[in-house]
Amino acid sequence: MTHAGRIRFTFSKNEILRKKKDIKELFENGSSFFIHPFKVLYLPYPAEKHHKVIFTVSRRTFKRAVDRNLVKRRIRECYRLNKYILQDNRQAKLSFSIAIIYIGKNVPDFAYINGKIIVILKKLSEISQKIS
RNA sequence: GAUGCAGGCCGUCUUAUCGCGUUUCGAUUAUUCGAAAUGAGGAAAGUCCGGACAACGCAGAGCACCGUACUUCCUAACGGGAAGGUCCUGGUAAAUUAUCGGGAACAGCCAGUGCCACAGAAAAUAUACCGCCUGCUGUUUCUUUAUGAACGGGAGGUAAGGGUGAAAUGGUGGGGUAAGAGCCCACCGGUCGGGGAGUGAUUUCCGGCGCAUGGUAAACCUUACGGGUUGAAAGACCAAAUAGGUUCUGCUUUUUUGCUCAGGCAAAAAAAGGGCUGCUCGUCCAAUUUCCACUUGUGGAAGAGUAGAAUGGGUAGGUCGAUGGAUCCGAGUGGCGACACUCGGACAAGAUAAAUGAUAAGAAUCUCACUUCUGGUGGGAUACAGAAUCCGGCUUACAGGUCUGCAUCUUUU
Repeated sequence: MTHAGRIRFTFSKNEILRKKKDIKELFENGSSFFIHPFKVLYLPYPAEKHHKVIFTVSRRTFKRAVDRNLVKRRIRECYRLNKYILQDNRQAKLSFSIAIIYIGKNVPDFAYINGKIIVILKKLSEISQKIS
């Protein structure tokens, strides 16, 4: 790949969905689908620089903060490494608010999450194309 | 050397690639890029105590409520810690002492009230079931015909003995007695008074008192001491858009007709500006009121409507609070110690739907299996756990390593 078109695997603060109002809107009005062990909520809005993501792991399934953090960090890492799949479609003039909710019971390993996240992002990409 | 117990300390490391938070610097510019530095714990946990800090409240005293409870000390404070005392208890020596540990909700039940299951005669102003003893009396039998013996009845005296119970009215021994009893005596225990030691809990010595009056205060209660309430979602500040409030300025608040003595009433048209679609047209909504002056249709004031500007409160959001402190490290001095003081040095996370990570390779440690056994090969494991305003404690969790002390066993000298 050329230097200009080089994929950057960054993931900064601005790509996290962090405003309470936006999160509320996403959970009230967003569409959803399941890809085990994840539930995905998404809501399109006019294009901005980034998609906005939030990762959620239930406190009920993982009582200890260490486990919750570990799962969230692994999911975030997978998203960071694979988000180019979704960003290819940015000329569609749409961005998404996305919530990725882990509903499994055990702590999964990296490779397993990675595969699932790729599937999720491909599906979102398709949805994006359909809407535009 | 091994095992056990107690206490202290540590609690994986290295490299590569890709990332994240904060700070500084440099670009670019109005949000990005680059570089450098830095970035979880001994418990960050439980949120059980105590403080700092903040807001609110507050004349003083008492009651109520809550907490604490051997003593002295440490501390900002504590329900924490240190040292000491008393009682209970384990080991060792050994013989009721010494030493090394462990435990105690360790103030007060002759201030008052309550409660004490079952069993037992009796569980609290003591009591007589069995037993023991002494009179009286009935029967039987023997007999020396006085009386004695056995078996009953009833009266009295007995807390020695039995039995019950978690607990039975000081214990052991002796005297004493009809039988018994602190009735008397010795020792032990208790209690009261005094002297000595100690800051004190307490201890020790001497003397008096035979010393009826249980247990329970994680029962009410009494005594002493302490406690204002709410918590960082506290609290302080900045503040977009929209809709209100206030102030200033501009514009509009008009005309005609009819009825009426007048006050006024009715009708028609117009109307600043606004809505419906960005413009035009069209359509709809729209204050149109009151007072004063005179030259009697003009002027002025207030009110109403509307446009613009300024401004106050305040929402989303943001900043501070918020990381330099009862701080950490080292040395010295004082103290048995907890700890205090002095000097020198160091700044060491600051997130906010919440950074401190992921992947790969290797190393280290432990462990299991196999083996050709100074070792090698392969597999597995590397705990408990993630800052959230900050400190001091307590409690709980924890693979493995390491140090110190004590005990036991073994080996060598």
